[in-house]
Amino acid sequence: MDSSLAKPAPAVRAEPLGKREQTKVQNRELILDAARKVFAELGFGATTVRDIIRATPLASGTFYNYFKSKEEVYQAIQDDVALAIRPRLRDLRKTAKSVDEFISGTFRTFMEFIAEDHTNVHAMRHSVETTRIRVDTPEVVAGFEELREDIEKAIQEGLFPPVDADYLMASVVGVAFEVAERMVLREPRDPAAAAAFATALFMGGIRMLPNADRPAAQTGEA
Amino acid sequence: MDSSLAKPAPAVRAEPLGKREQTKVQNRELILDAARKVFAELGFGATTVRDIIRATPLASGTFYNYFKSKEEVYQAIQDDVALAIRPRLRDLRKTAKSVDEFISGTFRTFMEFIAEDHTNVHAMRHSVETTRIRVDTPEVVAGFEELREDIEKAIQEGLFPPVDADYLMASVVGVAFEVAERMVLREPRDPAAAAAFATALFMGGIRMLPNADRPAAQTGEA
DNA sequence: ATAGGAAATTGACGACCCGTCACGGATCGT
DNA sequence: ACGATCCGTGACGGGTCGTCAATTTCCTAT
Repeated sequence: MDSSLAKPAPAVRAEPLGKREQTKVQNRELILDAARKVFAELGFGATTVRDIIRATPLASGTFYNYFKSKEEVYQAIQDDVALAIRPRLRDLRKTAKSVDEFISGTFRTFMEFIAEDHTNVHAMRHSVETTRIRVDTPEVVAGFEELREDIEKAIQEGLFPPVDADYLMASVVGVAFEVAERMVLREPRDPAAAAAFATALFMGGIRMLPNADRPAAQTGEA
Repeated sequence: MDSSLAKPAPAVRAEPLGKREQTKVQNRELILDAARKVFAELGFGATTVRDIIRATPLASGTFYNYFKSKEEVYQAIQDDVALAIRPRLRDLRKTAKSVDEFISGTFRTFMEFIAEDHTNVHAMRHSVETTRIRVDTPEVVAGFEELREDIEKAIQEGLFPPVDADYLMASVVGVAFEVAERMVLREPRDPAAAAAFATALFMGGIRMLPNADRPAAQTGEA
């Protein structure tokens, strides 16, 4: 239950930056931090640009020096997430020696990341809103295509059978997001179990799925 | 209330509605039609309530006699879709005699519906917007839970192994939506192939997936 | 060290959207 | 035919949007 604010720590190396560049970076982070907070509080739909700048010491006009709209802010936040998880996934799949390693590694990495970093995901899925949102930024889309390329490469190497890589990628993405969403609602949160489920499904279909020990994991909503 | 007599009762489809109720229904449909058009044109995010009423002969105040917000209009539209597809899915699964029938029927019905009725789905996913939206109305959620209940029932009847019904439902939903989205982008549109892919995945995992004959399925020409 | 210039911040502004509500015309029951 | 009721209407106060001229802050060349 770490409720501590995740301070992104903008690479505090030496600071040969001029004051200009410095406050530029600082203001951008100021806006992003405020946006993360407000999005989580009000949900994306109800949030206005004014709400965000009101949560900073800046003036309204300054916002537009950094972003064109609240959509762009949201994209920047999502890009940060994508940039954080993509290297992990890529490295993992690069060293995969079998289909099982490839698939299970992908799901496990993804589920663990979501389980830890639920702050960013929380903004994505706000309980107040019935309308869910998913932003496919260039960075996120690149992550998807990276997956498809890795699948195609695996096919060429004979690791995978020659399946429809596009549909398979879509299936992985769909299961990953949808199952992850249910996972974070359960108590205790168990990314390993969620990953195991998804992996079994892809490795052997329904028949290979692990049995559900518990009678009902979580039916009614609290 | 029956009109004792002397009520002309126009033979048109047994509509003994008063003028009041009649225009009420008419106005509602007027707004919904306009909304479908505008959503498809501008995307959900960019659409305003004013845009919708401007596309009708009504005044702005009238809108709020029928809906509270554009979100509510969108929900009504989605509910119509859910109400159209749910009976199909339910009937199908009720008569399923095996896991294969259950799963393949679900995917085939869903894919065919999406392939036909892409107008409503088109509003859901507008190319102009990078931010995708999915509204889980009570009606849509009910459809999901219906699926979960059917899975649980199938488990009790010994049709399915005792898997985690919640995660399995989530997986079906995730694959269905994500693959369907790719399907409508391909030319020619082939719901049967998409359903076959998804079914094979669930029945036997990756190893059972049909081989991809074509190297690149999409973007032939045009 | 300082002056001139570039860059960034500020907040006010016109345009627009939101949801409400008093008004008045259309429709209902009798 | 006649009140009572319903409901469409459009203007209104409050708020947001994106812009921009004025001003402050920082940089650089002398």
